[in-house]
Amino acid sequence: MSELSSIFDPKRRQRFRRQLLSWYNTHQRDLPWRGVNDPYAVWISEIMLQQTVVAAVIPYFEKFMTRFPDLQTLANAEESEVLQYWEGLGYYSRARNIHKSAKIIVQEYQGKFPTSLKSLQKLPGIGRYTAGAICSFAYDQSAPIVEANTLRLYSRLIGLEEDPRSKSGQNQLWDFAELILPRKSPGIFNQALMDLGSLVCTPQNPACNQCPVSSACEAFLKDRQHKIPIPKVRPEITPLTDVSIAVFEGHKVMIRQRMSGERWAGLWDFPRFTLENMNGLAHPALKKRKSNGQKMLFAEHNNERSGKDDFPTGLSVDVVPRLEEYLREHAGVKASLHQFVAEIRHNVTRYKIRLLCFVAIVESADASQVSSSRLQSEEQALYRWVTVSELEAYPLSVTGRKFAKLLAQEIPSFD
DNA sequence: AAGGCGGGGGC
DNA sequence: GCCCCAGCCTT
Repeated sequence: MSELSSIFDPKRRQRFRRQLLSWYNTHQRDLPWRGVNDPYAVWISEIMLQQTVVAAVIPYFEKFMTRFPDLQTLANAEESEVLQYWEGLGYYSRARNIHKSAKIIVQEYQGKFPTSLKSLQKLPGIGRYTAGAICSFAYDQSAPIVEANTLRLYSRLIGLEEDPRSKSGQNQLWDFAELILPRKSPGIFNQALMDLGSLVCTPQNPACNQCPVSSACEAFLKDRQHKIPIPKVRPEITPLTDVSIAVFEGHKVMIRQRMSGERWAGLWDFPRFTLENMNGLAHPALKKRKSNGQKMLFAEHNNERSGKDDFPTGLSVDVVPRLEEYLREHAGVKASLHQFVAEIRHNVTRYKIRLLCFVAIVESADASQVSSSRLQSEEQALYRWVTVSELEAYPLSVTGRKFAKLLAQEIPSFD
């Protein structure tokens, strides 16, 4: 690293700060949580922004702050309603954690928002970055930050060739974040760093020609900006086929609340399972997908094809008894598969999922009263029977919501 | 150190 | 399609 012009040199550091703030004066983003020093509002925005792009957060932030304008309102709300306002944003533990934290602050901090890095990090969902963001943005404390934008920016500034996510890389980045931070207005300075990272020092094709601090950038000086930071290793994607079944008894449909430890914990869903997890079922059941993706009634299908052919999805009809058995064992309900509704494709973490949605009908009026002794593990879950229109008041995953909308719009006879 | 956790923006 | 996103928590 060149000595005299190094970003670590105190004089060069001063110049860097001036250049950055000058750029920020004319280029800063206009965001709903900018210029806000209410720690509550800063907190909510920061939690929503975790692993989530700004454009996706804005409408959620506006609606959330209208419904839960302050700590008390949030603490007094039901978790389920908080989750409703989070529906579609993903990473739902964030919503459960802010609700938990709001209650903790009210009960253990007398409703006064914590003001130190240390106390903030004790709250669930607040780590080193978020604590630093709240302290610097809301309280103008001189707390360093490292997140996606600044990780990339700092890595390039110091020419970090090793993995910035490793322990060693993290140490260097946090040290640099602290070193670069000025005494004066650290909050604005941190936001300026993030905007530079977001608008100029982008992941692909960084705009080094428009960068106010390129002369201080080790990566730029070595023409390494396209190689730094080294990209995350992408996990292998596993294809899966899930089945989701809306079980109707009259005009009511069965839903269950997903349990902690499960994906979408706290949200509600129709009984849903992964074919690959059902003993030896997936392989023979899944055949090559047919070209005709039209949905059709199972009954009609059965009649036309003598009950021996696949669903339009490539799912063998042979699987139907197993699905019904599964429903009986895991959801405690005796129902018969009635109709194929739709195939929904979606990706979640490292899975690429085809979700096959069916309607089933409870066989007799008292058939849903299956003794709980028959139920296996998952059946400690909370189940409810609701009308399709009542589903609007329950937080669902995005796929659950899509299925619910199909039930409401395309099968009005079930409501 | 590694894996889980969601959904979509933007190209 | 693909890469990535104002991270945190558990194992």
